[in-house]
Amino acid sequence: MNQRSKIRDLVHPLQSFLGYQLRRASSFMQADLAERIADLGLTVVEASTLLVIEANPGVTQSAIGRLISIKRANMAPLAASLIERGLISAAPVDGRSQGLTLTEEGERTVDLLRQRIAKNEARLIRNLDVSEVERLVEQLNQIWREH
Amino acid sequence: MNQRSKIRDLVHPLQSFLGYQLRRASSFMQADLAERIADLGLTVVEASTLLVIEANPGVTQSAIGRLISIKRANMAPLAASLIERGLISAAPVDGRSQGLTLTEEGERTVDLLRQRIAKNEARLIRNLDVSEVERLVEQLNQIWREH
DNA sequence: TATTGTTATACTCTATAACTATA
DNA sequence: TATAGTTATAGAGTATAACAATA
Repeated sequence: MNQRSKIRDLVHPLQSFLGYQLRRASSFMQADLAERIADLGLTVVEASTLLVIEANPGVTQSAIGRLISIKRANMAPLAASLIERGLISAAPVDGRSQGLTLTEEGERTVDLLRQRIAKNEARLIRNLDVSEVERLVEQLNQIWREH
Repeated sequence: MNQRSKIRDLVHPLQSFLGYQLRRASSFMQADLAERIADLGLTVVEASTLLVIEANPGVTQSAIGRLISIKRANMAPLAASLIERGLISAAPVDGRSQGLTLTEEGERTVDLLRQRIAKNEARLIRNLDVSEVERLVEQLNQIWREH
């Protein structure tokens, strides 16, 4: 008896849970995207941060963290690493805050990044009816939006 | 200008990505469930493992890992911890495999666990139309099922 | 007083490599 | 040869606590 037949013989008690399906779908997406951007030297969280900075030039670390739920304590080394790699630059807005902006290299990286994300999204929805994707996004948003 | 108005002033470039919505919805669910079962001394992965063992008495570590995608190397300390806490017991099935089964205490814990998960699921879907939940589960399953 | 940025630290989950023992 | 179990180790992501400097 090989592995595959053993798996099929098992009962899978988690399949019907929405929480479990969310976890599996999310980690599948995360792994796929991580692989697609690995050659850019970026993690998923770093990539998300770059997109937020691009959309909001001059945004501070703290504001980014509030927008996409990254703790201040974790934003500090993340921003420092992006600065060190020349992808973003920091300009003082007052005595304690720094406005973050993409460098030219950062903008080039984001252009590549957007292409990789588009392929990631296409991969995710290739088994879904296109007309239902927008509703799916809205349903997922309703799950966590107000909290 | 306070924090909330600052957040509203920012552009959120990730909102329309299915991958991002999956990540946020999944991590919201995970955090909610983790909180609900913390008093049982269980993590989400430990809880998942207990449910698989309950549904498949005598299952081996490796088979559990294949079913819910946990690496053998990570199953070992996980199973050892559940045994040490008296929630499962191991009986040799051959010279190298051990069949895992819930102890009586493990069964009592799973009974409580099921109630907590039910509340977690109810929380997740409280903003959704009930008739659409089943389809949502199926759509999520389609995203990762074949890989 | 509240906020920004920072450092230190720890936990969860996941991943690979390497090893022993058994099928 | 392949599989089961184990150990060591590392990388992501996330969490809290505490601190200095500034608003």
